[in-house]
Amino acid sequence: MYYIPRGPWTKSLLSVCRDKRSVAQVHALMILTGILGTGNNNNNNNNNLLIASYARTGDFLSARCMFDDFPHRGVMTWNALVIAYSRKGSPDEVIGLYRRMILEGIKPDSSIFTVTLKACASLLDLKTGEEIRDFAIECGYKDDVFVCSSVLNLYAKCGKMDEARRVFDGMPKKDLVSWTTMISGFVRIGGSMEAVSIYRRMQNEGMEGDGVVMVGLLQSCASLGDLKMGLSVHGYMIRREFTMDVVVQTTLIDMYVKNGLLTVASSVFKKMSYRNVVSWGALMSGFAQNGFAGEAFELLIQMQSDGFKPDMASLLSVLVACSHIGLLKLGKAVHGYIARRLEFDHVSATAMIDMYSKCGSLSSARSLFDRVNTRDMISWNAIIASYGVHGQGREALSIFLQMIETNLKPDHATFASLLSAFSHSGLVEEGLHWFNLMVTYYKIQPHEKHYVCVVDLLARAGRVEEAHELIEAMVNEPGIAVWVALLSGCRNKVNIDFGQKIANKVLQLKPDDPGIYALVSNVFAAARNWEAVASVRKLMRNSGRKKIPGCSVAEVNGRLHAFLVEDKSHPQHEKIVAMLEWLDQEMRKMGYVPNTEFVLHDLDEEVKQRMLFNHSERLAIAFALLNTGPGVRLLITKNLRVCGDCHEATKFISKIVDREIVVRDVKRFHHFKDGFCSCGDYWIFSRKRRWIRIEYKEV
DNA sequence: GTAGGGTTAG
Repeated sequence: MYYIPRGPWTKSLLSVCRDKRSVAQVHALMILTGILGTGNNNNNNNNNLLIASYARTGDFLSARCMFDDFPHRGVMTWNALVIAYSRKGSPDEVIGLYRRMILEGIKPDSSIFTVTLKACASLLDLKTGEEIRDFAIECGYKDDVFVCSSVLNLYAKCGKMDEARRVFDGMPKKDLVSWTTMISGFVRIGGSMEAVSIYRRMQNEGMEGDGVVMVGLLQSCASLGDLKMGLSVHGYMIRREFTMDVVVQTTLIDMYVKNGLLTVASSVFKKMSYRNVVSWGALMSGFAQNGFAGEAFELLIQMQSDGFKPDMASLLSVLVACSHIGLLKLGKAVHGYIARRLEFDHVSATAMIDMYSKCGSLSSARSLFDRVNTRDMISWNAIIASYGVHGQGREALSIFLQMIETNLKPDHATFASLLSAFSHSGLVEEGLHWFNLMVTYYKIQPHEKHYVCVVDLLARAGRVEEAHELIEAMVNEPGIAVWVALLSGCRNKVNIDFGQKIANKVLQLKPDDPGIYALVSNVFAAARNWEAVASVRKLMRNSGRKKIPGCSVAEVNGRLHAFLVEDKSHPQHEKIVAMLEWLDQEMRKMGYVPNTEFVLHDLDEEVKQRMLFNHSERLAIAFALLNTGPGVRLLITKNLRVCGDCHEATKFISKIVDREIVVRDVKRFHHFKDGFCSCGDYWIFSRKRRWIRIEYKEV
């Protein structure tokens, strides 16, 4: 005996079914009560409901079976299935069903067109999309807001914003979604200015933005680096008591991150009542990108104790952080985790190539690169840059040539890496040759960074006049970086007067960077112009900027040990000093003479020598020697450029202790072995990098 | 219609 309910019970019952089993139970009940399958209008609707319910609960097999067996398929039946496939994210199925539907002579309605156009957009299939758009117009949906918005979205996703604008301007009626589609579309192709101007138009027409619009605006502020506008958008939302959902808040965090306000980003993050992996990831990438590796690692730990599993994006930020401080052990662990638990793609491979290279393991970087099948330009750029910082300019060039063979077109970043590789290896002719081709053949307008490389290359080869001529020939006003490159080239060459002239030029441009003051001061010191040295020091004090203290980190057994200049805080300090004294004696026997030219101050010779002795890289090397077995390769990372005297000393040390010593300074690697350095003594002056802010601590 | 991720000079 069954109790047969009266009234339209199927709809309400099916709508509460959350899984396919309960749908099947209701289905059974419908068969038993005999309300299914006779073909009148009401039953049609029941069938549609069932198909939709099966599809909604993920039972596409049953939905499809019912659909195929159902003799009276109407637009509603097609709708049920097509919308379900669209929700599932199967654009191919959506388009396939659309085509079948046309073949069976059914006229699609507005929602079918909308959903199918969306499918084309997600496949970036412009051709099919336009064909569907044409048919929609034929069916009389030319001015339908939903259809038009979908067409806008299709063009926006395909990056055709000119087309989108044409459609948009022709729309007789615009709703919030169409405005938003335009804003997001422009953001997507990097047209933040246009996005903002569309928003202004929207405001003028009396339309209020919602959360999605705010997201578009905040993204524009992020990519334009327009903090002022970002703050005003944030203020607007607060004034309007806007309910900020997790997406809006996360975008807000990203906006602050991209504008360098990590503290504000953190405080927005802390106030969030609901967070997800993306919000964690946004903040973590902020710290990683800005060189706050320790904070990024802390977030990784916190997010896990909050019950979130790090996903690909957050792990890539972790890799960036590892690259920054040279933490190979964690980088390897992340590599393993990604390989085991997540999909290994060319994006993560690129991050790992960069990580291995920056952690001193060029060979691992290369073998990873060789194993990646789908390489895009960024992967190539990463490996070229790797060879560059390791001082292997010829290998960088040979990889670059291979890249060209694959018909990938090098971009400005490729050339930045390539030219820098030449400059680290002193390949002057190659540098000039490719710089030339970059402009004439590849039609890439040289940026300042490219000039910096070439100027640096010429200046360090002693061709200062040519470098100077190149600067004079620049179309845009040369920035301070170019002059600094010229100046650092003059630093260890003979041209003292010229150097001082450039030093004064640099001072005129009011550097805001203590490293540059140090360089300028060095140039005057080399000329024994102590008066100028004193005035530079005064300028530096007045600018309120302090010289960043040198800090070196040694990796020993996967732990990082950091040393500041003149650091006496390490528990093994006495042993370290004893080691340095022993090394000093051995070095002197071999002919080492301390070169106090690299000490800025006008002091007694003996004091200067003592100061060299306490440079952070020496402390780190001595510590690493004390705590590793014979033959183990040392890896030292330094926050500034390696000092010229330490560079000399390290060559001796590598010979005395018969070890390979790898030193990563702020911009490149030095591989010391058998008394030689891979950089061919092409060491360079560089500027700050944000660094782990520590006294002494194990990371 | 909406959020975080890989390369780039000194």
